Amino acid sequence: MGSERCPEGPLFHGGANAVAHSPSHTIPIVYNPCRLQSKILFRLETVTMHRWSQLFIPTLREAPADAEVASHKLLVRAGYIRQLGAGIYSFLFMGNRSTQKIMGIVREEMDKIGQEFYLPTLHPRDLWEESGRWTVMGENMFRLKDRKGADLCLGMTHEEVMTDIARKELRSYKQLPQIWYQIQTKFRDEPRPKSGLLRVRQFIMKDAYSFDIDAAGLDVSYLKNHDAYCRIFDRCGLKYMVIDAHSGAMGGSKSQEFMVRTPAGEDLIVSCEKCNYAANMEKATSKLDRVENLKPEGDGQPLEVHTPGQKTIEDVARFLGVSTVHTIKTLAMMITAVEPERGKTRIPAKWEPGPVSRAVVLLMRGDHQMNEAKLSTAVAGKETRPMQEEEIRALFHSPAGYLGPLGIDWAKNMDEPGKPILLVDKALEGRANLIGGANKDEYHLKNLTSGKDFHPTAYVDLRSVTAGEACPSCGSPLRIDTAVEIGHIFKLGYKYSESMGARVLDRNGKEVAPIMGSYGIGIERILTAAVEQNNDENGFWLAPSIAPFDVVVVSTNSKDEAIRSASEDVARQLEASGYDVLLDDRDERPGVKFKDADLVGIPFRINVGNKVTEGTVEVVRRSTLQREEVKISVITEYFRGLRQ
RNA sequence: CGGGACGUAGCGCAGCCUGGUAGCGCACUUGCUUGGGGUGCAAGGGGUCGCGAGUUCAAAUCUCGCCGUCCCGACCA
Repeated sequence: MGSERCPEGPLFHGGANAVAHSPSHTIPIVYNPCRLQSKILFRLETVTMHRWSQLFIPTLREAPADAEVASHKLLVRAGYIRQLGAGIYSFLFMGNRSTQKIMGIVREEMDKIGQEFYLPTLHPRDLWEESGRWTVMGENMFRLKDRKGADLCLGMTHEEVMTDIARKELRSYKQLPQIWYQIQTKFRDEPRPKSGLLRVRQFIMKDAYSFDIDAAGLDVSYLKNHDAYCRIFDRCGLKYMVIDAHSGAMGGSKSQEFMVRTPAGEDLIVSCEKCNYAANMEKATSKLDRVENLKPEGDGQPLEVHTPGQKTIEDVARFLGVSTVHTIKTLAMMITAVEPERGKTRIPAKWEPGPVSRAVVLLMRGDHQMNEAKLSTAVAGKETRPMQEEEIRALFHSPAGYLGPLGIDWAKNMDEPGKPILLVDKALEGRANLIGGANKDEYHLKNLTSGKDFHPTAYVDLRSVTAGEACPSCGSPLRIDTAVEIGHIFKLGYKYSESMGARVLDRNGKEVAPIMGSYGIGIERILTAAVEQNNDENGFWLAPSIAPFDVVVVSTNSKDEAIRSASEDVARQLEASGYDVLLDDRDERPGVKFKDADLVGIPFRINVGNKVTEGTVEVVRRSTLQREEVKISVITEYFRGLRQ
């Protein structure tokens, strides 16, 4: 994992097969041939070739003002998409061709490991009540009522529907394993749609679900999906990474994300410069440099020092003339009793003693940042919030800025009820003579040693790594990048089969719940990520496998008969050889055509110009702008050569 | 949901402060011109100025309300 796949894989994957999908090829023939009569011939003559002059490819010189990220600007400028509302986009001819090709690749690879279904997007409420997610999904779920007043929702994901099929149909271990998938629209009412196609409210997802008799079976299904994903993204020409992901509140099962590095990304990923290590920020760890402890002062017992006005840990360290690595940062949090499964319940703003809330105090090294996802894991997915000053005073008899671990009766373990929990970050394990709060206004303590002066409920990893720290597996520097998630594979375990009552008989005749996995790919995100990865100020370029066309043939002068007919000839030859060809036959100046050709994502361009008198055209590779003169007579052989 | 900004022709923008005939560039139509990196000239078409109230003789412009979109944050199975 972690290593980026080379995008220069085989060219022209799927390009040829996609010809058959082209709508304009087939419509005039399929529809009512007897009524079209001689017009069919005319249509066939003019439409079988994709002529720019007759297509709708509305390119723009300028991007819409509200587009921020490169892919958004360029996909709109290239005439792929138009916005309908916040996070809602229409795909026009070019955009649709590209996503259809992506779906073709996904389908081919998924068919090798599973079976395609097509599930409804309109779901009855009851189904989601069973899994508990009618409430959990909160406002992210689009909800509606039918004419009888019954509640329905638009599917955000399809675990429930798939599990419903499984529980009704699967009876025996002999029917397992199963991998079922579909390519279908998902609806999610995002709080803030943004960045063009990167965060939208309606999108196409390939989602797959596996059912196995046991964990070993799940391992196999999971790996099959993992490998299929690699093939899919390789074929789409993406440079991507597979990273370990935070498995969230659902349990400790394995989960990996397929990520594409881009400044437009919303996720932070940590990866090693040298080895394969890669993880997302919520999961990443690092090796820390060894720190020499301070010498104990006095008799080595905790020692009060007056630190007037020094509230932040940086202030205190500076005031005492030590590095922040010798200090303890104390964070007081409140666990609310609300399970994340219960969803968006408002967390009480005020201190409510009793079983509703529970205090958790975190100790971090002074220069470290707390990672909320790691905290969430540490407290078993329960929601937390910072404690209020009054709460700290009421519970610990300490002013907020001077809280420290001494003199408080901490819980011995996570399950001990009532008492506050003390979680100490692993970076402080074994450290001695640290400086921390004294629970007293304007005083700190020296000589604090964890395990001696105070006893943590647990040592846990709570720290966010920072760039440049040492890789946990090889010690080389780590880097941090933003990235877009294009796929996610997940060992679900028994969550849905248990809650929804899917059961099969195992080979001993015993009733058991099948173990599940779920696997998602964002179709439009593949296109978006590809554009993010391959663009310049003039436009973008896609791999031939996912580009709307393999090649655009530019007739540089449509008034010149030799050039015009030569461009027709070149286009026809290539099309006959199975390439998707766009012939730019518009009566435009060459400059206009070149600009458009560079903009719209087609990987190759053929300029048909004055050299046709010598039987030669110019082939331009969009990614590098490399040019090569090629004899018309060998043009198909030339392109065939590029497949290698 | 908190903070900020914007809404005038398909796209990009000016006009608003200081109320009085709705403008510019690109795109579009027609004609000529040009023909290897968004050619030049000329003549045209296109706008309920986001919606609704209010103030005024008069509102794109001032006031209030609503709607929409974008950005930052919260959130993100």
